[in-house]
Amino acid sequence: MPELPEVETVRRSIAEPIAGKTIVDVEVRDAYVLRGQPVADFQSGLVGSTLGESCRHGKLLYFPFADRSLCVHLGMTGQLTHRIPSRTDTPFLRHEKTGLERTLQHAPDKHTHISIRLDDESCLHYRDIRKFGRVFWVPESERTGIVSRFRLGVDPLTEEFTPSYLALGLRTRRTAVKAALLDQRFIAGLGNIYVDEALFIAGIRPGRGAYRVRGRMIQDLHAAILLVLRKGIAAGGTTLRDFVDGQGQAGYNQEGLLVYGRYGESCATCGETLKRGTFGGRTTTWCSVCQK
DNA sequence: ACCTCGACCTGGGCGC
DNA sequence: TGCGCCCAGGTCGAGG
Repeated sequence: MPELPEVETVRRSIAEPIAGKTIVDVEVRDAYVLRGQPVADFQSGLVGSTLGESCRHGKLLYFPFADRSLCVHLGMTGQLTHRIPSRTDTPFLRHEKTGLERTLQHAPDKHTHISIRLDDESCLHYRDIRKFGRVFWVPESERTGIVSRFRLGVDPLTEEFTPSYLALGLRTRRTAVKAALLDQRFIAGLGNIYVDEALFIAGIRPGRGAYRVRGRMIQDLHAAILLVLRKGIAAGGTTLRDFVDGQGQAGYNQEGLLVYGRYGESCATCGETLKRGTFGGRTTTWCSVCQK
């Protein structure tokens, strides 16, 4: 779930409430999400630090301090929410028709692995059902340091993401264009949903060799990537099951998806039945008529 | 160096 | 109602 638009949605929803707050306590219920980092180091490294800017590069959310950064990667089911004690807790509720979970803030449960208490009594909770996500601090405090530590490619919402950058990266790859776009060292932030959507809008088959995407297709793909990401952010992210923003709200971008998850349904453009296959190890949906 | 595949973890949905 | 099986948005390391 959490691809660039979802992570950006989380960032925006918590940035203001936590800015200027100082961490007074860090509770780690399940050290698995720290991936080997000693719990005591994690706690002592954070307590006393004051949160400033909330940053994002690709799918990575990070909070820089003077000489280090708190990093959060949501994996598949991670949720970072800001809980205010004076507000009433509600359980996770499933919408009857859409099946989507939402909550207006909830107390920590068995999936809430880390709680970071701030000096205004509010709390940042990291909750992650499948535990593919990670939370930890690193010694870098600037974007360049973070980007090189995690070997992240350009963030597509920065000016570094140009048609020529896209062209150069695709030209040198022998894999399917779908797999190339999922490579975070090339472009940081795209995942299975937004890649399928962008390739559909650009009219390019996911199985096409990356090096065979050229000329006009580059311009179309570049524009399509920006379009789907911006649309996703404007819709508050795509909630297929677990995604909520920092305030517990589900997104609604799933309502506007053109191909992802619509295998067997008809193409919105031409009516052809959408196909399904595997590229880059991921389930992929496309229209064999509209995508060449 | 590049690429593919399985592993990591839990829960939901479906068929029997 | 219950069990087994398959599937899921992301990454990482092993091995070809």
